[in-house]
Amino acid sequence: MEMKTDFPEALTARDRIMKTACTLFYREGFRAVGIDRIIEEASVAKMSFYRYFPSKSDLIAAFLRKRHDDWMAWFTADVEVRIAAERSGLEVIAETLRSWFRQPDFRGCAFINTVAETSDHSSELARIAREHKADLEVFIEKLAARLSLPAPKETAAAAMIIVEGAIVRAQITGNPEIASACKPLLAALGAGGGLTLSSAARSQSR
Amino acid sequence: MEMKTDFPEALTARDRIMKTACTLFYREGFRAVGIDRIIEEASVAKMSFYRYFPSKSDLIAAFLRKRHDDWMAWFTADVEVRIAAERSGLEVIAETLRSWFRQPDFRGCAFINTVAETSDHSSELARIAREHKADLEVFIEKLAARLSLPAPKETAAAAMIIVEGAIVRAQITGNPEIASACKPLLAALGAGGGLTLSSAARSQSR
DNA sequence: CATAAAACAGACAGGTCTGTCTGTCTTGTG
DNA sequence: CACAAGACAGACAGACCTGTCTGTTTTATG
Repeated sequence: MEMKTDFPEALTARDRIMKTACTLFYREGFRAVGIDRIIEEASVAKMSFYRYFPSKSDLIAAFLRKRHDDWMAWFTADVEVRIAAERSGLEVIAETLRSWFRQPDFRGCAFINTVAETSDHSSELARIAREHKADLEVFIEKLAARLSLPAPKETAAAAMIIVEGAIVRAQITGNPEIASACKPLLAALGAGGGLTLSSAARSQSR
Repeated sequence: MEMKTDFPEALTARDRIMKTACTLFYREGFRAVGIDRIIEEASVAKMSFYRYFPSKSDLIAAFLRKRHDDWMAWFTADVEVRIAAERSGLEVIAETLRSWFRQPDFRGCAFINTVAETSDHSSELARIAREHKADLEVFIEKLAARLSLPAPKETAAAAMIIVEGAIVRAQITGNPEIASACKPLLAALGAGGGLTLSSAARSQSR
């Protein structure tokens, strides 16, 4: 059972390790994947591995950082394209999510999954995951501001709940079309219907 | 470092195993907790363990089933009490969630975490997790119907996104007060603001 | 071509994992 | 009391885990 992946010979040992780690860690979770397996599938010597990554934790952290860079680049670009094309509101995020959910290897958010696998809230991995989510929230907040939505900060906080929820629902049910159900929720955030915390507080104090 | 928990001697070996497993599996995830540790902390002989649970997977499944029973009983009862007292809408769920998030040992939803730790979508554990979520959705749907909300099914589907999102946000940020941000979202589901898929489709076809 | 860095191959140590097995002790019941 | 079932204690096997170490081969560069 030869499982070795064939890489273009141009890829360095380090790159093969990263590529293999990204695939396996995302697909099976970092606890389920051992160093030996990454070394095997990346066709790399053990000492080459430990030259670049002093410990498994370092590789996991590197995986998460790369995943953050790649995913954010893809996500923001896809949203921007749709905003420019459709000239609509935050609900374009639902379409971007849908195309993510439809990818055959989709298995939820790597950062949510990492937190689920990590009990220590103060660990490096948990910190990276929190920063990823904070960055995503900032992106949505700036987007909301650019769309002239009221209370961008509160709107982004509400959007984060909807986005995380859609991701988890898609992962658990295995149905990418859950994106359809989250679209009206995101659309309503910009409709001034009083969906954010601040507007709710305002109407409550009346 | 004596970590053994003292149990009332009345508890049987099986009950001590279950109690220990529930605590450790929820707190650290089932992959991080070994059989030896459960046996140690439950003060049980290894053969007593394997008498009741032929394999670790059987214990994990038993844990999830018990967690489902306990959590659903608590959740539905808490929601019902608030509904009766406040005579309000689906947003009472936010208050129930808040009191869950505030528990010091809160570490997200055991079923979401289990799915995150499981790569095989067809495994027994994944099945139990899906059933748990399906049961929760049915409860919300019936609640929506009882509250005379339009399109209870679509409303429940939307509420599930918000609930899952709030859970994940609370887990990652560590801030229980995220419940405040999800409250107006849940409230809006009953306000006829066109937040469900069916109503959105209706307004789109106009 | 020569030299040095990088990569490969694989043995090895020490620990942990699940699951099996043997033997002793306790407890409940006729 | 006698006997059987349940529980405890702990050794053990075999697999897998991370990380170290020793060599040999390839590759890049002066």
